[in-house]
Amino acid sequence: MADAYEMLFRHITEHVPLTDTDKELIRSCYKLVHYRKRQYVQKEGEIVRISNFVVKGCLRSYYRDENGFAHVLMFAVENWWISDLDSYVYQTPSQLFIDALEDTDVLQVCREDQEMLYEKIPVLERYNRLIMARSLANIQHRIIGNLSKPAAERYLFFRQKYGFLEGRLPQHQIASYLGVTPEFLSNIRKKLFKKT
Amino acid sequence: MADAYEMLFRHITEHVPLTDTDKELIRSCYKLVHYRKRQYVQKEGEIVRISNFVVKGCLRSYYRDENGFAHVLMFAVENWWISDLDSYVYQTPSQLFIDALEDTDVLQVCREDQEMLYEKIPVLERYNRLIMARSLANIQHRIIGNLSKPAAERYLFFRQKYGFLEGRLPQHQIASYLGVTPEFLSNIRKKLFKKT
DNA sequence: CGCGACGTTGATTTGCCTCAACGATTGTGG
DNA sequence: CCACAATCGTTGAGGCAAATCAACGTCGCG
Repeated sequence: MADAYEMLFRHITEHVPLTDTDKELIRSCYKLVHYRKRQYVQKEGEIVRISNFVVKGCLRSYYRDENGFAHVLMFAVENWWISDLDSYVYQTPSQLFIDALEDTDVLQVCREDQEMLYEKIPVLERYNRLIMARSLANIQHRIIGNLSKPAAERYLFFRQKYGFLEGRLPQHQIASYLGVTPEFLSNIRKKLFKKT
Repeated sequence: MADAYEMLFRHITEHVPLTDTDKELIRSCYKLVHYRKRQYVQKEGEIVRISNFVVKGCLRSYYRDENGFAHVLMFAVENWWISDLDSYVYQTPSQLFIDALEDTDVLQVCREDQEMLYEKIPVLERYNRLIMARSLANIQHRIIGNLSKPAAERYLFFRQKYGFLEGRLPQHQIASYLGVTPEFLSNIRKKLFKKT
């Protein structure tokens, strides 16, 4: 299996070029960390200083409401970045939890090192700009769906876009991501697959 | 009143420094365009090549569903950027309309010029990265609200964050942004302000 | 084995929508 | 300057999508 750092380099170089010395510098700033299933990567209230790049496994970020119910903001599997950007950017206490849905390996970099990397390796600015533009485009779709589509359509859209995650994720996590109860998603599925 | 380009420069230099020659180059790429109230900036189906920086007035982007109903993705007043990132990034036909809610002045730059500017003025990469990080942080909040809060709370949150837009925007536009019908928002307001 | 996590099903409730009607305000042309 | 049409906000009656609550079956795992 590929080395963790090689996965990161491959992902970056799909967008911008890196020299060998760039890679060495990056390697020295990113730490490989392992999380067991159900383990927390970060909790509500903390001020986020870390970005996570998933090498293997699956993380999720979620908001816990006043009644204790979880609402999934995003999942992150191999080659995805995940953190609480709101807390990371504004350095305010996080409202989100991040935890592991599977045993997971991540590469972590802290804010200060990341800033230093931007200075030393300017193409990383572009890499990050491109990644974020893509994220914004995707999240824009999600907002539109939440505003204008019933749950059944949102579910079909999710399958079409992230179908490879079905079977890997528990169904009630998908329900939470879609903004419905597990019972209702079950109901939707029954109706959808009745006539096939 | 401030010159349009000066507004743009001021916004950029709040994040990164610009030299005078940088400014000249930028000035040569951005065109000042005026839109009358109700005029379209962009329509569904087009492949977006343009970014808009609002100098004066107010634009909105929205999705029109299969029944013809509009769902507001965002508003943009002075010093905001607006475009359809999904179409802009992936160069696919846009699903969004953008139009003017007031008589509006915008500075426009096309993709090719913007790419050229990134090459010639690398700090713009950082500027854009920072702008997008902020957008992502904000939109993340909106998703959380849509998933976990009833409409009344979302409305209060909107007022707290964008209160300065109330009175400037028609109420039914805010309803659309929040994902409820105008009638229901009216209802919410009645209940909220009954006891004050 | 036994317990907790997961999915399903059904009965009831509720947040929000639909549709229709009605003032108030704005603006536009005669 | 008035008449008329849009546009906008409000109110109310009835309806639907999705939530809540509760019970039950299955599976994987310590």
